[in-house]
Amino acid sequence: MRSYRQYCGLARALDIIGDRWTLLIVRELLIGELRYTDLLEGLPGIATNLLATRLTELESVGLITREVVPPPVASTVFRLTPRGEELRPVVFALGRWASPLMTGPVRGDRLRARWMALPIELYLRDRKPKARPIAIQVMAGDEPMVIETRNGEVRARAGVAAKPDAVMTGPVPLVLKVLMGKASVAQGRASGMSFEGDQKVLKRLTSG
Amino acid sequence: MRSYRQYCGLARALDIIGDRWTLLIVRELLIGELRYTDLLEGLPGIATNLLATRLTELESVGLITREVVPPPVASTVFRLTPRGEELRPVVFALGRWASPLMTGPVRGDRLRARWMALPIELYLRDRKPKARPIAIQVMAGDEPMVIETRNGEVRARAGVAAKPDAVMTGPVPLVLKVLMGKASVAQGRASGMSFEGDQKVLKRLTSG
DNA sequence: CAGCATCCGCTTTGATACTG
DNA sequence: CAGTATCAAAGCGGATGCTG
Repeated sequence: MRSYRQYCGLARALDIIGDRWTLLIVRELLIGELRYTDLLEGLPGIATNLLATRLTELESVGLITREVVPPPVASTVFRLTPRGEELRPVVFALGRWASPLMTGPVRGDRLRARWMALPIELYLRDRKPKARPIAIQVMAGDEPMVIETRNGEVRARAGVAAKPDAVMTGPVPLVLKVLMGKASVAQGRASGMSFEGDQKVLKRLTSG
Repeated sequence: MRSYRQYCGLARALDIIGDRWTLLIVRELLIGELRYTDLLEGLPGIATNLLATRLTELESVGLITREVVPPPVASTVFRLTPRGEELRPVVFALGRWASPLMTGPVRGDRLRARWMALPIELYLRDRKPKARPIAIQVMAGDEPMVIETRNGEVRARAGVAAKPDAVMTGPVPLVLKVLMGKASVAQGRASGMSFEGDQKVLKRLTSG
């Protein structure tokens, strides 16, 4: 955590979250609270000692908290503090800037279903915020995800919905393409995606 | 420029602009085009070989251009490409996040007048966009700066204005405090700032 | 002088093995 | 599960040298 020692907001920010892996840890925790091993799983490539170091640093600057759940669960849960949550616009700005580059995975790219959460919240909007809440179950990649609307907001989280209005199944990049409106459901189906349920719920989140 | 190899927008962005010093170089060029030695001056602490490396990398990924001005000027000018300019929201998001930390320089902090440009454009707004354009000359730190309005936008740049509506003189952090509305002109004066000219032009940019 | 390139010591990161 | 420990490799900072 070497400082630039510049009286400049950007430099100050980078002093805190500019180190390698730091913002990716924040990304994981923006999607939801996690345990140490979940973080390791969601950050393929990170060395375990480096994750431990980063978590200690992030805790010491007040961006995350570490809660030790007592037995019988016996586990540690990492969460963002409110100050850490305030990094959401930063992560979104970076994600939006990178979106032209997201044309498809290149050879060697790792992939996690949970990484769809941020683009979903960034690009989908509930066009009928007053209508009843909806849920779309996404079965793609290593982990089931749910897209839900709640008082006008679109949220994505890991897990399953009790009675989803639709279920999408297929490879992560393809499902993401359809969600982002870069491909229609019909095109998705032609490429190996399955969509069961009411297509209107998807339309409600995507179309202008 | 080691890649995270993750199919995720944030990771892709950090692959490109996540290296040390890279975003600070972008900051300098967001304020205005610069020569190599100007960049060195505006990035205290960077090693000259590292600057050269970063400039080559930034050019190769299409974020900056290098224009060699022929003799008798004989100089190289670095500029952001449109794609590089698109990083402005990213830099602003980071700056906004860091603003609670900008309470004052700490011991050892370097300071450049030009670094005021981004907070000025981030926090000031022209409340009377239809009125005649105004200019405030800021004499602080190592370099004169001008705050100008142009069709409703507030822009800050290095240089001098022909006939400024006001001239502010004093230490950079103090001038910045007054510009950000964290201190009044009267309080600024009491601390060693001078303000000559029409105080209404400042009011037009700051007050709600 | 502007714009680098080289060298060298130090710090950070990565890979893997190991532990309570 | 949640980390340490160890060591090699890469990156960075500072000084200095080169070239048109």
